[in-house]
Amino acid sequence: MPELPEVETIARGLDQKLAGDCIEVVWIGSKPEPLASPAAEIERVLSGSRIAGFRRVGKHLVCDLEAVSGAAQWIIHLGMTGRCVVCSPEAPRARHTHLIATLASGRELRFVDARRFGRLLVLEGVEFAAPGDEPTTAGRERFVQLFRRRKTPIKSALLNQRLLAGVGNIYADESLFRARVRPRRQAARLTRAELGRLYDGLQQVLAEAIAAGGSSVSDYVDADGESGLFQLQHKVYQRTGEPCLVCGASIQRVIVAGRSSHYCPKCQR
DNA sequence: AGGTTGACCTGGACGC
DNA sequence: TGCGTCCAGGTCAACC
Repeated sequence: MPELPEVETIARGLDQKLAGDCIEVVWIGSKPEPLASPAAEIERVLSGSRIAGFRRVGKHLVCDLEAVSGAAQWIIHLGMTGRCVVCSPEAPRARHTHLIATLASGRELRFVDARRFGRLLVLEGVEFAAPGDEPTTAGRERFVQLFRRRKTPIKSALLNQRLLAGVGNIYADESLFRARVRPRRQAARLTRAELGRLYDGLQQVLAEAIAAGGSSVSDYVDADGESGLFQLQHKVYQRTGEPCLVCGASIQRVIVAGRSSHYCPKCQR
């Protein structure tokens, strides 16, 4: 589900709600997929920890902890359908709840994930680092440098988290529309001007989406259970067959890198 | 080594 | 009602 703007929105919400609270008891479900660290290790690190805060790194949520044994981090990747829910202990347990942290404030933080593509892990003594650059802070020159030699379609390169960490299918399509570049174009064949437009388009679309609280395409909700609004501003994503908002041409859908890719055949070249 | 493809999961929408 | 098919915001192992 969540790309950079959605994870940023969730991180801000969780930080506001939970910073300073303490984790008392941890319950972990029986499904192994969401656990990138052993269940016993997650339980040991989280139990008794004080939550210093939440922030976003790439598409990961990072919860900084003051654990019993010292500084630690709880890393949450939401995959496609992962959700972090803050609720009262009386709230009915949703299907696919994989972890419940009971908090000193009397609330619970629950991790719910139907498809189980999400991942939970804990780190002690090492700072979590995303493999790629932050799209919001990488400069224009760095951006150009990352893509200029790639033989892969620009859409694939944008989705490659080892280059930029945080761009997913929605914002790849939306930024390519703003840059007027088709998703199948080979990255190395983009002109400097096109890469520049892509950089600007990506900065704009990410900033606007964060301001709108992210995009809710099916089930994304923020830490308060509220939907985002940016889906109302999508220019191409999931608008197959609808008229381009700039020129009126019919929005096309093709598969690139195994993912649906939406573009305007007239505006994008 | 870089690039491409399918597998991993569940559930919702749609057609018959 | 029910069954089959396709689709979904993400990654990663296994191939070329």
